Parts: sequence; C-alpha cells; structure tokens
Amino acid sequence: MEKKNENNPMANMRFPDEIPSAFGGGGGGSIFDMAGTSCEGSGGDKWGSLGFMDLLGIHQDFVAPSLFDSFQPSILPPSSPPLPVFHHHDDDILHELHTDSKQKHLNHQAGLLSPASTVPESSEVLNNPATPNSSSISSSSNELAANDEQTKAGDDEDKTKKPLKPKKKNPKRQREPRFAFMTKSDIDHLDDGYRWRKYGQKAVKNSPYPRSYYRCTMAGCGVKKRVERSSDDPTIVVTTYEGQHTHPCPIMPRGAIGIAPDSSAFGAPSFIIPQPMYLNHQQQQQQQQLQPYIYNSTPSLNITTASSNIIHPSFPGFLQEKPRFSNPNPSALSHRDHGLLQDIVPTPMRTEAKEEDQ
DNA sequence: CGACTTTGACCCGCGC
DNA sequence: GCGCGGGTCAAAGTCG
Repeated sequence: MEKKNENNPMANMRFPDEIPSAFGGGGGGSIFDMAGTSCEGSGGDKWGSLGFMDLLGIHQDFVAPSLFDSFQPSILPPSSPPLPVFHHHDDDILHELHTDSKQKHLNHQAGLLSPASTVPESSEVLNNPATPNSSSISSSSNELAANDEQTKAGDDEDKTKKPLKPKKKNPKRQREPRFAFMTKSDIDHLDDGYRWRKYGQKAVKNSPYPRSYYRCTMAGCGVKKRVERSSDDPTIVVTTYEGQHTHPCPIMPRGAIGIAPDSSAFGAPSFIIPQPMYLNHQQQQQQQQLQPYIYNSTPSLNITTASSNIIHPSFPGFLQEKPRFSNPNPSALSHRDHGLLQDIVPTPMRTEAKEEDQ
C-alpha cells in the first residue's frame, strides 16, 4: 500500500468539479475556505498559533456559528454565509447527524450537508462546528480521554477472546462532546495545526467512501477526529472532532496569535484573534469564481450572535494537508467582523434539512 | 529506528 | 438473543 498522502484512499481522490448539490436543497451554505490557514501557517506562516480545536474550545453554547462565521470572512468572499450544522453534545450530534439509528450516517450526511452549496471544489468549510461544552470538556474530555486510555490499559480481564486486544469495557462509555462540520475539499484530512495519527478506517455503510479515524498524537491528549466524505457530494468532507486538546497547537507560527492554551484547553472562551487569513492569488481568484456558486444571501458575514459577543471573529483555520498559499486578502478582512448570523442557518434550517432528508 | 498508515479482527451498543 | 454497524485495537508494513 502506499503511504503518506495516500494513506487515505480518498486523499488523492479527485472529484469532478460539478457538484451535485445534493445536500439540501436548501440552499446554500456557508463555505469556508480552509486552504490557507492554520497554526502551521505554511506558506504564509502567520496564522494564529492555535488550531481549530483551540477555537473549538469555547463554550458550545456560543459557538460555532459565530466562530466559523467570523472565520469565514477571512477566507471567503463576503457572499458566502455559513452553514451552521453544529451540535452541542455528542448526543446532539448523533441525533442531528443520525436521525435514525439504523440510518445513522445516511441521515447524518444528509443532515449535515443539507444546506450545502454548489461550490466548486477546493476546500471550504460548509458548516460550522459546534464547540464542545467547555465545562464538560474541561473535566470530561481530557480526563475522559485519560481515563479511557487508562481503562483500556487496565481492563484486560474483560476480554478473553483475544489476548491481543484487551479492550476496555467502560460501564457506560461516555463520549466527549463532539461537533461536526463540513468542508469542501478534495483533501480528506485537513491540517488544523495539530498532529494526528490515523488509527482506523471503516467502510461507511451506503457510502463508497470510507471513514477515517484520527487521534491526536500528543501524549495525554485524547482528542479524536473522524473524517469521512459525503456520499452525496464527494467534494464535501465531514469532519467530526471529539474532545479538546490538552495542549496548545504544536505548530506555533512565528508572530502567531491565538487562543491561550489554558483557556482553550478548558473551554474558557478567551480568544485572541489571529491574524486574518490570506489567500494567495490563486485562491483569491478561486474565491471570486466561487462566489457565484456560493450561497449568496447576504453580503457579509455575521458574527454577531449571542456567541459572537464572546467569541472573536477569528479563526485559526485549517490547512490543507498540502501547504497552500497565503496572500493578504483585504476584502476578506473587511468582512471578518460582519457576520450573517441570520444566515447562519439556525435551527429552523437544520430542521428543514433534516426533514428533507427524511 | 521512530513515526505513521493499513487492515483485519474485536468490542460494544442498539434495534429487531 | 442475534445481527448489524460504528468504533477501536494492534500487528504488520511503509516511509523518511
């Protein structure tokens, strides 16, 4: 088998530019271009020090929408509203993503993607993640993760079948808060600045695309991430994060600004706005081209939600596995602070999407 | 040699 | 209770 970058069958996969726009009819969605940003700041190297997860560290209740919203402007043209499909809790995610137990990820994908937009390929966040509940996370995520590991290590007795795999057997397996978001990208594993190790891959029912499981390689950090491609729209990658990083972004860009590790780690919603994300020329052009396809309900982004009060309109952003570009994008900046909360596709929309799926 | 991916098997929860 | 499917483990293999 091949290695790196080919790790994931889909990693190298290229999908047609034409997007089925199967999701949702609803309407467009927010699209974030993840291309040029991240802790790593490759190319541009000026990004926030903390990664995506750090941002996520904010309280769930606030969240994502605003977060991403704010994020979006920096990378996307003003006319692309976000697609908030975020969840507060694991359960929420599961419920929203999977309405029916059996058709879990069918609906899951459909639900998430519902408001998808017909945007040309490239990587763009289609929806906003829900930030895990910081309070629960601080005590549950990390600790749970730790416990998880410990438990696993110590629970050999539970399993007798195969000595090789003394899996743990938690009384009540508690999952850490999770949130999912979609990205439009031909790359499955988006680089958010953290280091991930793939620990599994499973075929997804009713989907030709497998789901990959990643775990933060940082010792003691139990953050996991699930990446799968939408069967409806292969250009869309659904990423689900679980838990919170107990450490700052490993990749600290020079002059980086970011969220204080402490706060992020424990959910304190204190953000330091990283510098705006820039798109290189190519990206800018791409963005411009994308505009027409992007859900264009409002001219600017809206970050002013209940959450926006707390959350700053900034987002470290993601990096494509492959370094992208970074060019100053004034226009993007100018929109950073303007959100489209109203466009953020609140509950109603999501509901709608779900209904559609059903 | 360490870090990482691949992959088959196993565990577990849930619905029937 | 059984089967299904999601999630995880860990040996083996690959790469730098």
